[in-house]
Amino acid sequence: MSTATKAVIRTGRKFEQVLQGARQVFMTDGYEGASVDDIAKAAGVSKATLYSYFPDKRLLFMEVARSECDRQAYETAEPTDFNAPPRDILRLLGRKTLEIITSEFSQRIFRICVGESERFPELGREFYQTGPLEGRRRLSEYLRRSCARGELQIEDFDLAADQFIELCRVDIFPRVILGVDTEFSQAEIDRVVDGAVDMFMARYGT
Amino acid sequence: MSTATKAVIRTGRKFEQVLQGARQVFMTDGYEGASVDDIAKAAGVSKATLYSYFPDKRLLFMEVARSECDRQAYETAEPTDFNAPPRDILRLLGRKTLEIITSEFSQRIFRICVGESERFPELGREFYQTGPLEGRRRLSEYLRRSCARGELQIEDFDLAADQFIELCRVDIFPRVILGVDTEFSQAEIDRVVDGAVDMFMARYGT
DNA sequence: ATGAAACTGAACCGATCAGTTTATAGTCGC
DNA sequence: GCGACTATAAACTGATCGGTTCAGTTTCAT
Repeated sequence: MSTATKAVIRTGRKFEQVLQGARQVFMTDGYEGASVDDIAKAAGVSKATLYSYFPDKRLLFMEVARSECDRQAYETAEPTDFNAPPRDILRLLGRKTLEIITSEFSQRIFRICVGESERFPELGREFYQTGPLEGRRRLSEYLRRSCARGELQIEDFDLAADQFIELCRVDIFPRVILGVDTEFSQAEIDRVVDGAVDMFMARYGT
Repeated sequence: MSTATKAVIRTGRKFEQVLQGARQVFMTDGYEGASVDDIAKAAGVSKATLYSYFPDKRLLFMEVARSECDRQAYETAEPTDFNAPPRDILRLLGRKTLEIITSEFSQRIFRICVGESERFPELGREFYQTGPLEGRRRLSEYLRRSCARGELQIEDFDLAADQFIELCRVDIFPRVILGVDTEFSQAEIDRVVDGAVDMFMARYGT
């Protein structure tokens, strides 16, 4: 998987070093903002070495961005006890969702994917699948089981899952992504999450 | 308001021309992507003239971006007959919301505000206020009146307004902003809007 | 120890870009 | 017609950046 890019990539001792430096610089400076010299410096590697591994800046960026998209899918996976009542589960998942949204890492990768989705169309797609779509898949799965248990009554599971996640981002997400605020009080979080749970249960509770 | 920036900006015959050219180029190419030469050409003006009006590229951009933020507030204002039943009103407002979100103009300005909110922190704030906050204010106002009429029962009007708007963006917004899709069938739109109205009424209906 | 492959550092190339300058020319009131 | 103002095209400056080249050094398997 990591060498999926048409065998462009040579082997060598410092390969991982280059990738690590690129990751760091790209994630903080974006594609245009990052200079290859900076990346080489951050990686502790000469520019010639860098260019012996990757044919150009574009491909280096894509390799980094794609691996970061994958990372978010794995990082956000977390085992949960699904035997509690739906209200409790949802409140938990809501808090977790907000944690992810407001995390430094998610903000950065989202910002980069939005910013570069015109220059790198596959990138937006990749992020959509490993992010929102994966989140929906997991929640949808839970909703299905909870419904089978008779705790909820849902017709369109994907819609319901998306709705809940969206409800958890109320006001917080725009503020984060537009740089208005970066941190939020527990009261703010509770207001949104509890509001989401109340609304969800009013609609789909039995 | 338009000359709020420390009186840096001169007046003159071609002032509006410059602004118009800058608007066009910045909105399609972003801040970094736009070259001053391109802007001067698009404005039909010499670079020297451009620089006689604006001291540098940054200020020119900020003037454009701020005026575009204001524009979105005015463009999205539209008189509506608020005497119909809430379900109908909400369905209408939901469709309108989706129209705005999927419009070329909103996408561009949102993308630019997100992308440049680190370089221009005031920009993110400005967009947040003329966009999400203004949308909330209007809907919240309606909800208040509708509640007074006994059609709805709401405790936190701002929260309820944000929730409804957020519900209307379900799945559509991420796909738009990540460049996964640009157009949506009426069926997709109806599914989301009707889902939002159903949920909202289940929670706040009397 | 040797030889090939990997790596270094620095110089270099061509291009782009923000911003300045200069020399020229149109346009106004008076 | 004259002087003050405004505009223009084009050349120029200084800096940055992506990418290349190359002479010399390090690493490492044999």
